[in-house]
Amino acid sequence: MDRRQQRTRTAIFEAFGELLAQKSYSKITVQEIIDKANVGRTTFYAHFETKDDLLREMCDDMFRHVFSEKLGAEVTHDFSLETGSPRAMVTHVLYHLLDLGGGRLELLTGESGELFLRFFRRRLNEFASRYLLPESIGGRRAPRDFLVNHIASSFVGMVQWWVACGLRQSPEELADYFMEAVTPIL
Amino acid sequence: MDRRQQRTRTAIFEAFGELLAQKSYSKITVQEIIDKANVGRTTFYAHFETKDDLLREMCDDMFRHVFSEKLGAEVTHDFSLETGSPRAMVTHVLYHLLDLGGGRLELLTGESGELFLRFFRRRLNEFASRYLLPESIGGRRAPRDFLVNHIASSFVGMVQWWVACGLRQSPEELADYFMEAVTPIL
DNA sequence: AATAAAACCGAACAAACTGTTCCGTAGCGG
DNA sequence: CCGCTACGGAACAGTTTGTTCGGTTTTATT
Repeated sequence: MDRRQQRTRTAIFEAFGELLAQKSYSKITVQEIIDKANVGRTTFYAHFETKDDLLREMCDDMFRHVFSEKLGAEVTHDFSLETGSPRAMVTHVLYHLLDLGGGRLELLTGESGELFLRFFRRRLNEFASRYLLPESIGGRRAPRDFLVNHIASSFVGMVQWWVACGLRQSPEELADYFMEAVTPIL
Repeated sequence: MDRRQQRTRTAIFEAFGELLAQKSYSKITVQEIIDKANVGRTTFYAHFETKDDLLREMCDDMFRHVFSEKLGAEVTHDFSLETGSPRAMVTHVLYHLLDLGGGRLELLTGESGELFLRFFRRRLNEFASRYLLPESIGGRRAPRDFLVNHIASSFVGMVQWWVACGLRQSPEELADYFMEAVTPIL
């Protein structure tokens, strides 16, 4: 990939992120983005079809990272996706959320949070189904996909609460809360 | 209130609702609304400051109804807010959601669902704190507002799932699922 | 070092949408 | 019946969007 493309792409992402921290998505104009990114109008539309497209790609980047196995440079915690207990999985994802940094996480509770949550939710459903909820749920009235959905909703709610509180709890502590609230159905 | 005002107000609400069922909120223009409502441009802005304002008022209407004690004409179920058990409370609210009718409920899972959920969530937190979660939560690690938040998130998630499934379950049945998933922390 | 390909920029553009103003008309309530 | 108020329509300036054009700079390659 051309070095210039990378430069403008990250410049746009960065500018967009800063703007999202300030004001709601719907009130951000393409003009503001390209001004802050110091990029020509034509260039923007060469990279992204529309503002929605930019948002989508940004979310993809974010959440691909959050649900990946590897963490960023400085942060580490011993973990393997294969062998993890549910509690360890939750802790893992929370560390990845923290690792996002740069105010990205605050976007979830900001004025435009709903937009990101749609993407987050989609990933979480898959995650909950694969890693958290056991295959067989004997002796329950509620269907499995109800429970998957329940877990994913709770997870989203927890993260929102966490961010709103100012990330005061450690991932481990938060995972304990979560397990306490959700273990009975696992 | 002037009869004319009522007419235009409901006409606008109705048109707005139909449009919301078709396309996402952000892509709906004031022009479309007033065309469908058959109302002059000036008139629209006499009633609502902006499109966002219209949305807000509509949500207020919706959720004031959902959390009220009384139900609409035909639907009834014996209930009193004072004496209800948590399960009865949940059933009650679900009946009220059904009672919305006219595709209003589908808005929660549509493209613009996130917008409504913000309003819904606000009400639900209050509701969960007042009616569902006991005052004293002895012997727990998780703080009370974490649990309140957890319950509210689960409730929202449940409703979304419900609507997405096509409202196949009865309120009572759904309340059972919910209690099964959430009772352990009550 | 030369060259072809590309990404970039800036300006200008039509089109759409917003929110407001002005004035004449029609319907309401007392 | 009369005054008041909501309504309608048209026109308005101000934004924002997405596109087009020609010209310039950077990149990767030979």
